Amino acid sequence: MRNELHEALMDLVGVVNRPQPDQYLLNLAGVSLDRALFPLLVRIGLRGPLGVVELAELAGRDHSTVSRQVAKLESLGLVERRAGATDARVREAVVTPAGQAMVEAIGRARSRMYAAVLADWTEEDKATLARLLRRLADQAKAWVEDGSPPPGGEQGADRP
Amino acid sequence: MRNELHEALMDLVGVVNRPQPDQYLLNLAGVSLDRALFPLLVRIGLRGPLGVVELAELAGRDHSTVSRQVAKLESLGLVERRAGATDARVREAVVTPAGQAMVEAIGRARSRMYAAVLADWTEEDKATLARLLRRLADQAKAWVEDGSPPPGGEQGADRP
DNA sequence: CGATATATGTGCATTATACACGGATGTCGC
DNA sequence: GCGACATCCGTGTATAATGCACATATATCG
Repeated sequence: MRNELHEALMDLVGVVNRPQPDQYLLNLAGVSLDRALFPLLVRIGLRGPLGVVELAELAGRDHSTVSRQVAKLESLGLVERRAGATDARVREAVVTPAGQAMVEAIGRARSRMYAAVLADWTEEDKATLARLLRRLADQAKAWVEDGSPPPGGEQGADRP
Repeated sequence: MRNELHEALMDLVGVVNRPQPDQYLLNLAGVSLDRALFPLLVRIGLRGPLGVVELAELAGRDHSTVSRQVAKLESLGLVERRAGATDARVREAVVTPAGQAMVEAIGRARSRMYAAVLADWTEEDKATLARLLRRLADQAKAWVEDGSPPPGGEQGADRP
């Protein structure tokens, strides 16, 4: 049923949200990085130059929070800030070579982690799960961004 | 590939971790509850009587954090504490009728939410996703609890 | 040019969280 | 039965994270 899907999803989210996986990845990659900075660095590394507001939306945090954390990443020499190409208001964040190296090390460690967890899965099952999960993620994201606040008659629920 | 699975999973976790779904559910259920208390109440309601330590493990938080949050739930009249049946050290938390009603209201709202998101899915796809997700969740949980920390032998890198 | 909107950063308060410690209870070995 | 050790729980304390309000800079539109 739907309930089983929900429970499986919540259990999985619960595991992913624990500090251990991140910490394990960082240890495996041989780097030391604050747990809150970790997802931001990876996103910047993967999705290219990002402004603070855009990054905040991706991370689901307030832009002020992200602003401070990006400043930390900058002070650590992992990202650089630069003026936006077409908009001087944005100060895009891009990874430095050091940051890129760290992102790649994390990526390699992550591959090993997935390989360990999915060791006994068939290729077909892995592909199927990836496909359905992608579909669910896209639809859930679209639902959150478009559908969820309005139907209840609530106002923006975003930034009034 | 594995990377696609990872990205889909991270996107989905990102959506689930946003405040909007929880807030939407609470609005839809017609209740007002702190976002941090929300998952604890639901777990207590679903998994029967739970001690603080056990609940902390399920939630992936420190027992002291959970202890304070459960106290809040108690002061709100949503859960009750009582001595454990076989162990007087544990003070089991169980939902009150008011808490049970809230859990059920949330459950109904959640069903509607899932129905909206999964409107165009076939029953087969939903069942397949639930099955694979459950399998992944179980294996990931087992991996985190048994395999991940020991093999590296690392322990520091946390609080200097 | 003036009005409004967006991007960013900072001051401030609140909340969440973890670690350390002490008290209470359970378990085990003698 | 009793003492050593483990486990459960709560509290004191410190730190980190987060959000909101506000200020500044730039963009966009009329």
